Amino acid sequence: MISMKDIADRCSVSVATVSKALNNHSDIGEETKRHIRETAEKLGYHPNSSARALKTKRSANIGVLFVDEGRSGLTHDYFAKVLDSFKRVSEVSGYDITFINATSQKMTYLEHSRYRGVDGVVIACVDFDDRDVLDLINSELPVVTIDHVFDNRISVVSDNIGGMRELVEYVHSLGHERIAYIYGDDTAVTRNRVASYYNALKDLGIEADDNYTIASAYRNPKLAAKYTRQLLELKKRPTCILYPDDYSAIGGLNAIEEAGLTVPDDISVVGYDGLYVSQIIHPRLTTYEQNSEEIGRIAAKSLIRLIRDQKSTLIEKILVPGRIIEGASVRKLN
Amino acid sequence: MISMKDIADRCSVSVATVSKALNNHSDIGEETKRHIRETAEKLGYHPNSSARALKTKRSANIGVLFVDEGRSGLTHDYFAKVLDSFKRVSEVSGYDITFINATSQKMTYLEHSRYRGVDGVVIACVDFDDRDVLDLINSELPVVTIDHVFDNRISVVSDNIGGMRELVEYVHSLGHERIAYIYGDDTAVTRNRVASYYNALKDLGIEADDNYTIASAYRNPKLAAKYTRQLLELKKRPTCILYPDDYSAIGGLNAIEEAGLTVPDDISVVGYDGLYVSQIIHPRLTTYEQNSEEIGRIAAKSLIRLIRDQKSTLIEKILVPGRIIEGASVRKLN
DNA sequence: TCTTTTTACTTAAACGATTTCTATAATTGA
DNA sequence: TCAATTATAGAAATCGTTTAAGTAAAAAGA
Repeated sequence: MISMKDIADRCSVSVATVSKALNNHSDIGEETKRHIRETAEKLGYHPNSSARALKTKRSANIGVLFVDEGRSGLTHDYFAKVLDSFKRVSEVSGYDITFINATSQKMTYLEHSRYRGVDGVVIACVDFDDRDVLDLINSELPVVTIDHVFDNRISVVSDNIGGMRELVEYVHSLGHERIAYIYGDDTAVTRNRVASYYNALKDLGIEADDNYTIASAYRNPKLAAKYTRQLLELKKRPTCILYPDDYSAIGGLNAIEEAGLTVPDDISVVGYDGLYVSQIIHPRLTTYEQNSEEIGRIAAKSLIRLIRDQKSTLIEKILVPGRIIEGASVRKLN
Repeated sequence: MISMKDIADRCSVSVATVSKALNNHSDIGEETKRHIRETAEKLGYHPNSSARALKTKRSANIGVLFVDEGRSGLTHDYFAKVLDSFKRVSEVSGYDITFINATSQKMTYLEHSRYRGVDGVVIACVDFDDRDVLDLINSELPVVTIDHVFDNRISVVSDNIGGMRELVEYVHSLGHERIAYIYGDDTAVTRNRVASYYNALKDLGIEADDNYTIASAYRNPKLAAKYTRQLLELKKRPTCILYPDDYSAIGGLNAIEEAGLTVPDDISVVGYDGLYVSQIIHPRLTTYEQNSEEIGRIAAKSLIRLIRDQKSTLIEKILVPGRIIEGASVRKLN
């Protein structure tokens, strides 16, 4: 490996001069800088990130902490999209990402973050009550949280409240009044969505039917199918069912078809997430697409800003709206 | 941050002793070791990975290089599963992972790898002819490749040849003889599958029909639908169509249904990959599930073995078989 | 011309660990 | 009892980089 020492020797200057030349300090002559840079280029020099990090306390590395209900990790569609976007933006700014996990060497999240010397951490997590997560959030590290708001941190959240309201208002505008909602695991996200569902109904002057709201789980088509059958058996069957996510909606679709009914003619179905697959199945799902790309992008930009300028805004809540994808799974009632 | 210096002071010993005690060297007394370890524990000491890496040239970090046809990155289902598995196994062994990209600071893959001082690299890539990829493969770094074989490296490959043959033989065993194959982008993986398709047909005594093989793309349901329609228009229509992946198969399903035909009654459909979604749609897709979990696991184990014991096997090809998932999209012909 | 300022570098310490070599004390052997 | 061995620990160098402080020469000011 080529080090600054090699360049220094070759250029007959000191290592310090090489360092300053490459970092464009003002106390090095232009001619010297040029020569050093050219030599560095010619020798194929690249800095050693460990040495630099050791000295400067900056690693150009961002920690990513993600734990979801099902420990699905990278295979979680929504998170994968958010992370992919986060990663792209970070990379352009010269940051690499490191996954923070509690597995390795029995370190807590915070310990792992310090061990790797990450410059900041982005947290997308189901369990924000976890002691270790809280320790990280209350640490001195720059932190941005996704889909959860802390009063001392920057957070980027998908507009679940607005999204749910939009969906309810949308199906209502198509004539639906008996709108059921099968919702996901008990998390902050879910609570927001459920509350928004009730509020939207109320504002539309629709009385909520207790039989119409059912606690299910995320990404569990089997369970969703089961509760769908339960809804279908009601004397006063809903005309439209909202699901916690697209997978669950697919489970619902299947249950409905198996019951000999047709979507959307007999009953309407609405997903959530706007996954790629929701738009290639038949019928195309009407769903609420979370802007995962934007969420990742903003989270990265915010975190990097925070890292580079520690004086910048420390507390902020950025709401990222999504949009309804009008598929073919909701029928207009006359 | 607590450093060895702090522990040394607290225990009235030298830093060298602390280092040796924590690393369990034999020239430190048991009592001293115990005391130092307890103090380290009490102070919440954890090593600084940069300092350690700088000195030892080992970072406990593994580089991951992945580039697919569509630059889908982390949102690529198959890769996400492989990587997730790879990551879990690595973490248990104390390794973190770092994505190698060419974006950051105009470094090549190899330069980026050295910059971060990764101990080894796993490569899953579509374009193994890329100059930069080859530089990395021919470097001094421990490398394991996924789904591509190099004669100087360890590779873990999904058994595309076996998989394709199994599928052909399977549908043939159900009575199909007119088996079409819409295949993906031109890559080594694709070439293997196509060759295996032809070989299997030949071995079964079936003459290949040129109209039955069509070059399409991966994860492109629209294109798959288009070619499906093309197949449906043939005078001698195939009874079964194999697709490059599950998404494409879904595109095929739609095209077939739109043509007023039913799967599997009128025509059978076979996917590839065994994605989660393929098993929740209707009809459940008959598909070949690649053992992505195992591939990631083996790749991680092999790479870590290689890193820890540079003398261990340097060249090896590990074939990972998958399995047919019998869905409901293939009909038994009588 | 002599002092002051500026320019352009160099020296040396530091970051936090590891490791080789050295030193001392305790133990063993004869 | 004295030399040789063993056990335990410390000193110091080192990894590659950054940076505060120092220095010499050149330029500017008077």
